[in-house]
Amino acid sequence: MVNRRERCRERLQQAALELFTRDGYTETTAVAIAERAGVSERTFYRHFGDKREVLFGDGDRLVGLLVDALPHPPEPLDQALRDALSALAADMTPRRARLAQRAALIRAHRELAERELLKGQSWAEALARVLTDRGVDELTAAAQVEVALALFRTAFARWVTSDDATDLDSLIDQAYAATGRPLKGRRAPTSAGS
Amino acid sequence: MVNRRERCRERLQQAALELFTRDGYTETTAVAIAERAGVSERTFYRHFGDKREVLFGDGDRLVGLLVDALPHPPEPLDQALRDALSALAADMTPRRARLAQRAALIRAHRELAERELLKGQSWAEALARVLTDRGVDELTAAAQVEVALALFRTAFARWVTSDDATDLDSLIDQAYAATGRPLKGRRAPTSAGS
DNA sequence: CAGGAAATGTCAGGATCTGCCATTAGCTGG
DNA sequence: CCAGCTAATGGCAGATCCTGACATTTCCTG
Repeated sequence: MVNRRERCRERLQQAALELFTRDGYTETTAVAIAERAGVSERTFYRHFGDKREVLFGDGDRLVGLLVDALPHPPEPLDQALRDALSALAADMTPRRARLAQRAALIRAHRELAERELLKGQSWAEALARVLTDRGVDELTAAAQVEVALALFRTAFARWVTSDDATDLDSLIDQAYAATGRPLKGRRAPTSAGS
Repeated sequence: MVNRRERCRERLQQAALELFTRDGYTETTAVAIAERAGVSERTFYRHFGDKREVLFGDGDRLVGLLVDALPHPPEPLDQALRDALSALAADMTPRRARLAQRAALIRAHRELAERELLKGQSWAEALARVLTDRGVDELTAAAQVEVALALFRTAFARWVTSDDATDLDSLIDQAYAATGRPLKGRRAPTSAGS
């Protein structure tokens, strides 16, 4: 048993996603989520600052994954970011069903869309900070990160809404191609090698 | 008397800004705002969907202003957007003090920052829609609008935080210049003509 | 001035979120 | 195996947010 706290967190996240999908976000109360996870409402709010946050709990992990996937040194910068996106795509791929559920909820609820935007901004800031720490010019880092994340969001949106499960990394390629600056992803050698 | 409803709205906005600034956003209750405006809490929520919205009530007007300021036809597109930003700047200039207060509040409160991001997105969508309606390619419109608004935000942030009241339109010029694609604003002939 | 529509007031109530203290689970040293 | 410590949770009260339903007032119009 790794961690009681962590297991509780995950049970709450799972319960929330199920109830949100089944009954709708607004209709699902924090009490109901806690009940399904077998804990008290108070515990729910100890794990998640508010009701929305239960859908965004993975954010920190994914930012860390992006940062870890940045090559040293980050040059050329655009390719470095593209590689990090590949790592992110690889992590997300086996969780497509759940991510699609989550994305549908976010699209349907303004308060969730707000939170998503805020998270996106914090991702961009975190990434840009890491790059500047590694010697990249501040403005360059901010601009390149913005572009990379914008393209990822485009690809991600298509990925979770399309019927056929097209490879996410390929969709990112397509998004880059649409900008006139094609950059192919370089999958990390750890995962699928073909 | 133009409109009872409108006067009530403005009184609520004014009261909210004062109380938020004096006591803090979190500490100010909807009841307190309504009381200071001389209406009931219920009326507050009839005018503004939630407590945050009282700070964003002008948004629709400003989008309309942007749209109206777009030249016909919008060519060259980048200059058209730049001109619209000038019109926006002209509208904001006499209200700098209030806008600075508001900006400080938004910076300090995450829930307000969230709403600001959402509004920014809706602005971009609205502008892009107008442009595509006028024949601009969809992707081009979206990209150019994003860039223009991003530069405006940069300039606006500097405007409301700087001690000296540098001209907003000039700050927009500087932001454009920093991108390597300088575009000067063209003030509408209605206002200051120098 | 009567009538109607729009705006507001009043009230009840559910939901969100927080503070406070009691209780329990899980680990650690003896 | 147990005493004791800490982290996590439970339980509860309460403030605030927000909504629905219905009554009342204000304003415009004929």
